[in-house]
Amino acid sequence: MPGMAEDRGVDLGRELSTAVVMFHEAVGQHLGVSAGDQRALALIRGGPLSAGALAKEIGLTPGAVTGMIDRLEAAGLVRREVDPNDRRRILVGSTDSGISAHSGLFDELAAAMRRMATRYTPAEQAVIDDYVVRTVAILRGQTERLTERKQSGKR
Amino acid sequence: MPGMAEDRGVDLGRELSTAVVMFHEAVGQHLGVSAGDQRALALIRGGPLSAGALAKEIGLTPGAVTGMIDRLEAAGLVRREVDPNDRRRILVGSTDSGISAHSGLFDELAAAMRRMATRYTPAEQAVIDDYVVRTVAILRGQTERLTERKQSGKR
DNA sequence: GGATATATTTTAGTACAGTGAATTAAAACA
DNA sequence: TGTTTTAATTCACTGTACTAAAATATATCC
Repeated sequence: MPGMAEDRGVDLGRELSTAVVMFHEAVGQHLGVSAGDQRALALIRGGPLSAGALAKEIGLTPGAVTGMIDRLEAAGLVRREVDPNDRRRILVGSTDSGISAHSGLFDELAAAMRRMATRYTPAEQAVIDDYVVRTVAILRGQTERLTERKQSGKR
Repeated sequence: MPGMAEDRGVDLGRELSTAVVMFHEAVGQHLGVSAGDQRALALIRGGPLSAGALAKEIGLTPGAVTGMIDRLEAAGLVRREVDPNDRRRILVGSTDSGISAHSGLFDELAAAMRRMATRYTPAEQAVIDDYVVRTVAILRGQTERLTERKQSGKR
């Protein structure tokens, strides 16, 4: 039943999704980084990763990951370091300049988001936070569902 | 000042952004449609568009758009129709099966979102809706900012 | 310590989406 | 009606990211 009142949240969600994706693409173009590479960057942001771990995480062959790291390194966004515990491994981590280049683009957005947050009472902000946290959880679950379905379909 | 309490909204926003993008990518892979083509699909969803309008909107050459429509058409997601008013033009519109294929993937997500919405009182839902609407507006504005900056940088 | 296994890189080849220019068809204009 | 403009497609080419497999370097295991 499209158009029902309770679907307003869904439609809003779709709009939000589109807006997020378009912003993301704009950031990528601005940094000169492809959409695929950005996924890697997001992972690396969470902490240094070995090339192999990265390959596994994003579903590419080791050779492809080498090229990807090359690109990101050339752009000054990440840095290779030899793993002291296992010198075959490299650890890929964010560079300071990479973080700030990225953050720089987000600064205005972050400022606008903070400004907006002041519109709400603490209680309202708590509701919003709760909503966002739950939405993230749902999205992650649904992403996993799709990914798994696809993988099982492939084999 | 990273880590401050008022940045919680920003960090949550980043997580939400990543989750949305990853979900979007999963949907694209599932439909066998590249990320770029999905932008076109989103535009077409809003109503039939001529090939030229599509080219202008997504910043590709007419030749590239022809190929893109070919791909989407081969996937059964869109349909070409000759514009009755100007027979040089074609209008690209969503197919029923394209809509349902797409919606199908979103159905579970939509259901989960609706289920989550029931957790909130009407007043809380109003706050959330307001938040989402404002966030979308901010994202669109920031996207435009980045896009313009990039274009001016290019010339 | 030497054989085997593992991590990354390198290399050669492939696939594909993009550009720019030529082509075809229809509309607009004078 | 004939010329010019506009819309989409086709064509030849290019750039780039990918895979698979070989090469290199280090770790692990008897």
